[in-house]
Amino acid sequence: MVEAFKKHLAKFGAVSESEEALISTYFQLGSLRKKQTLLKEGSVCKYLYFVAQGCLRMFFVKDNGVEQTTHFAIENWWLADYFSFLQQQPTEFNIQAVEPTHLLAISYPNYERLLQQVPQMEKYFRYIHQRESAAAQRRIKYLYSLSKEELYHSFNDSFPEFIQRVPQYLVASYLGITPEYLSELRKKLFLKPV
Amino acid sequence: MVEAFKKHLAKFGAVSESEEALISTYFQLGSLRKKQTLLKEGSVCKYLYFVAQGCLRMFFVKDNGVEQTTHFAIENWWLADYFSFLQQQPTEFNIQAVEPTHLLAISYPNYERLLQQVPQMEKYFRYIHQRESAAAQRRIKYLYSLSKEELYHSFNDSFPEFIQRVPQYLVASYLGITPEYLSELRKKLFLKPV
DNA sequence: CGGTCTCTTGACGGAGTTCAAAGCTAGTGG
DNA sequence: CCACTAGCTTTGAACTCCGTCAAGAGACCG
Repeated sequence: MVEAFKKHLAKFGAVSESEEALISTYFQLGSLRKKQTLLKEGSVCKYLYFVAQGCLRMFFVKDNGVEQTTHFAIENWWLADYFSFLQQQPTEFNIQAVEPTHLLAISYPNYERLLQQVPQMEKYFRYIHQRESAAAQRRIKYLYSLSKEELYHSFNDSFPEFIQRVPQYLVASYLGITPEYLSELRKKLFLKPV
Repeated sequence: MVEAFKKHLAKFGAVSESEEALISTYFQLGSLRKKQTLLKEGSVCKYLYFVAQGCLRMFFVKDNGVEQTTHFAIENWWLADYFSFLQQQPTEFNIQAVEPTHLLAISYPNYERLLQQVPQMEKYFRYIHQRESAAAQRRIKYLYSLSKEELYHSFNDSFPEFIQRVPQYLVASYLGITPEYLSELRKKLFLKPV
């Protein structure tokens, strides 16, 4: 089992070595090159993904053809279209590697089995989903309260390293603005630095 | 323990009568009149609320003074500001009854104790939060992909009974539009019915 | 019935999009 | 290691969705 995941598990409660070995049998390892696709709209989201190293993004394609990024996942984050995963129904999302990425994947049947076999994992995933719900609430608050310009500044302030890591058009895609407008905002920021 | 919650619990896995009795000791019952406040911004969200009957809304106040509703909770839904609840830190949200409402409440210490005492509840809340995460993903997709007009139509189509149940200005508040613009959209819809 | 909420109407303005085109940058193959 | 090209970023002008403001018309409750 990948070191990063072991550590993450340990953070949320001790797991014995034998349990660790058992848990690891439920997962698969994977590697992706930059821009490689992990999930394609129309197919079923068969796995829950844990990013050990690298960066994924989830996006959908709008009516006008523009790719709208809804989630990024970097080290120690889980990613999946939960609706598609839980119902095992076709997804409207795509998942793609932003950088070369190493990940763990667990299939839906294995997810269910693992939760049954290792009760400790119920607690782990309760934590994970609880935290996701909390994050989603904040996210929704931001989306409602901030203008696009404020969203950009808040994103800049909250994730300065991340801005370096991904190209601008992906930042624009995540913020829900056009690359043209992002460019305008950057110019403004550059002209009048605080 | 309130009948509605019993049934909801049972849906996610059998619970014996003695467990049921034990579980019920962790909860408090409450009733609210219309417009009565349950959580006030600046205070800590001390409880997780389960709506047995009625309707709650969660909202925050924007810089311009407008109340922005982010969540409604009707029968069988849980509501809380998870960030405030989990960290026991001051919230930026308010929770208020839209209708006369009956609810169950569980405090943070009791929540933790309950999860420890009754492992079955780990599974229950894993389900709950998992479902919330899935719902949040769809919500975010809607917010990014639809214009305000499309948001209104989609809300109308998805929750026709709900539209009857709450006043228009709350619908506008939830959609993130002004009552004036909602009025314009309604007129348009009325003038050219499909 | 009188007053306070709620909903509607219309004029105007601004944040952010669209379209078109040019300038940059980085990866690729020769 | 350089040159070429495709993809990324910037500019600017025209346009649109939706918010703001102001005022009037209903509707509900004491």
